[in-house]
Amino acid sequence: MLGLSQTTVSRALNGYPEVSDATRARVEAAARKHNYKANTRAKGLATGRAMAIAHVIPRASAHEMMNPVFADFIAGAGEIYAAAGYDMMLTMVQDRDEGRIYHELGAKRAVDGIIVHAPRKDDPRYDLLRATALPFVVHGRFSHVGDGYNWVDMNSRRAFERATSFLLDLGHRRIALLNGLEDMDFAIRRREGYCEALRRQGLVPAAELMWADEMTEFYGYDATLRMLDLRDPPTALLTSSLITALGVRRACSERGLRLGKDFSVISHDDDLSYFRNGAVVPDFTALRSPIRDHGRRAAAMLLRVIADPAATPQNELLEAEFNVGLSTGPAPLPVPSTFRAITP
Amino acid sequence: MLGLSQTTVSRALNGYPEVSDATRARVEAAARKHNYKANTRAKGLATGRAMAIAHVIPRASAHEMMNPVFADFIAGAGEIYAAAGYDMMLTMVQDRDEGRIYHELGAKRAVDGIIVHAPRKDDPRYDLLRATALPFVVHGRFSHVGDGYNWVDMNSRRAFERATSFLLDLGHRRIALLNGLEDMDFAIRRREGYCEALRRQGLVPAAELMWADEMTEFYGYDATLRMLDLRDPPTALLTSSLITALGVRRACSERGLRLGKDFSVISHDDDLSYFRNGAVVPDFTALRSPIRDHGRRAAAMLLRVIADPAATPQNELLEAEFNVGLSTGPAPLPVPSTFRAITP
DNA sequence: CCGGGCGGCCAAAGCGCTTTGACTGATCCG
DNA sequence: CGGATCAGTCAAAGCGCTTTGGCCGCCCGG
Repeated sequence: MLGLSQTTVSRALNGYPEVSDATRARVEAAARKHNYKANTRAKGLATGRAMAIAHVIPRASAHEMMNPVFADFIAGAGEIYAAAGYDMMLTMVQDRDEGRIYHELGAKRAVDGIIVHAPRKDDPRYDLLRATALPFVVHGRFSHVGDGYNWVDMNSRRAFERATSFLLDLGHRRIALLNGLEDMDFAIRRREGYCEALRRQGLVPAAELMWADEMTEFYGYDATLRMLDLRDPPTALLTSSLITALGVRRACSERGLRLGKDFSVISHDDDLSYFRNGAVVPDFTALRSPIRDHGRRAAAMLLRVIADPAATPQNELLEAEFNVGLSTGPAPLPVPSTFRAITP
Repeated sequence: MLGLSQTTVSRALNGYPEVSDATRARVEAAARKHNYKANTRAKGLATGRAMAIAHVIPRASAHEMMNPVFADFIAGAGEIYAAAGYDMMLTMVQDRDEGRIYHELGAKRAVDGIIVHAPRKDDPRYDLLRATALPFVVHGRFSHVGDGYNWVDMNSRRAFERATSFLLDLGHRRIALLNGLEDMDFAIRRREGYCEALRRQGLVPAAELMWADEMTEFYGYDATLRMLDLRDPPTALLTSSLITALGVRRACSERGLRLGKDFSVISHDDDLSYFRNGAVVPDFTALRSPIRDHGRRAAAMLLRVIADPAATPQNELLEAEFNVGLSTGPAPLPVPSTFRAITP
């Protein structure tokens, strides 16, 4: 149309210097006018770069709970991709198909890199990913291998240790943990932090106070009620999810316990966009680690790795904020056992 | 490697008949052995089909609330794509970029079709989508145009009309509605259903009982408390989201109102995988319309449209289930006004 | 015994781009 | 004034596939 060669048009549109400004302007105007955009597939074929990133999300029923977290993580990652001109490809995968999926992603060359979600204990994916030539970044860590790969993770251990110590300092001695499923790497680290803090105070973690399940509201409700029925119930509790904390609050309210007075709760808070923890003063004292920010960081890291594949593995360990809200307070004075015996 | 032409290998791998069984077996074996998969980009270039679907998700802050719903919808759609060999491309987009995005998707030819999320009142996207040549399916409906496009939606109007009638039949007369933001098409339909049921009973919808906001837990809590403070408070309430219903429950509990006895609640329930409504007997009486199933249906519809672009527009209107749970009961007897005046 | 039909395979064109290498005319410098 | 330099452009190759059209040899029927 413009009487120019393909070469010139290509150079003009891709910002190469060997095109005169006048020509470039003409080309750009024409492209805009006719809504021309280089065909992604052809471009990818020619350049060898797909300009797309794959997110592989395990869809085993046991991990459905991860969904709300994925949504925010992906929103964060999406921001980075959009700014860099990358597309995001999403693959939901059944556990048993995982091996095949990673192989295919590598072979089909439809993406330039992979973000790996929800690493589990003894996760087989590490080897699978190594086998593909594609760069990858893990959100979380593989517990069974070193740091020889790229990851972004929060310091779960430190966070839960800190929160537990906070409760200990308030005088609590019976502190419960409502953890997520412990085949997830992050859940294991959280428990370690919790146990560590207790041990440093000379306390032994009590089996009846340590729970692990999908982080639903009902789980928080149910587990709390059961523990309140123990002979020696907890006076405080840590939970791995704000949703679960809602269940805890419901259970307490049902038993007439005031949060922050009669019973203390610290929650982990992924800062999900649609599930905020109070406004100015948070309802819940919480460890906050914005999952959307994790998404941004992981995406940015992956793009860096793609740009420089020879770089040494990158690791980002993020510390959680600790925000004191209304759900924690000093341990209530011990109730005389004679009195306690009377309560149902 | 096998001494065969590209042609033969291609035909063998793609199941064409003009290849002998023996040759095909050899080719397939070699492909497996060397982890060969046709390069997506090259294949796409040659065939003109991208084998990918785009999901465009608006990311305006006002609609963050949609996130949890998207996650499940996408999980459902992903199942269909995986089975059909399609990839899923996700684009988060700021409202103001929407026009550009649809143009680009059309021009770049990186996808074969689009799923459109969260249609709003007077949504400009209808025209934008028409302008691209790509087939699309809307999850929900554009309120301002006819049915001349493909959509999958639940019958929001009918569902809320039915739920409202159910409460009316139980003797409730002051019934509140905690709706979602009313620039969303579905929210408008829900309110219409609610109003319609009231009117059929000769009741006039009361402004102070009709709320619209992002469907958070706090919204449910806060709105309920405010309404309970009214001179003539509601005895029942409809809410557009299970998360909001949790807030309603908290408010009731705080005021000593028992759900299903002193106060009735019906929720809409998207049947989100990580946010279940009770187990055997639902905690909340609810309209259920599984969002994951919507995803499956929309994806399947889009693949049908892609296969037969000339087909007339398809519409799927899904009726919600109505499950009676523990949160509804007969309207409480009116309290003598002398007594009511005493309560704060 | 011969011609037509057919199963099985191949060469080559083409998909829409990027990139290499070369060419041309203008500019600059000694 | 002539050769070197350089900015601006182009033709053509190549990316890894699919698909068209054609070829070859075998088998079958007349």
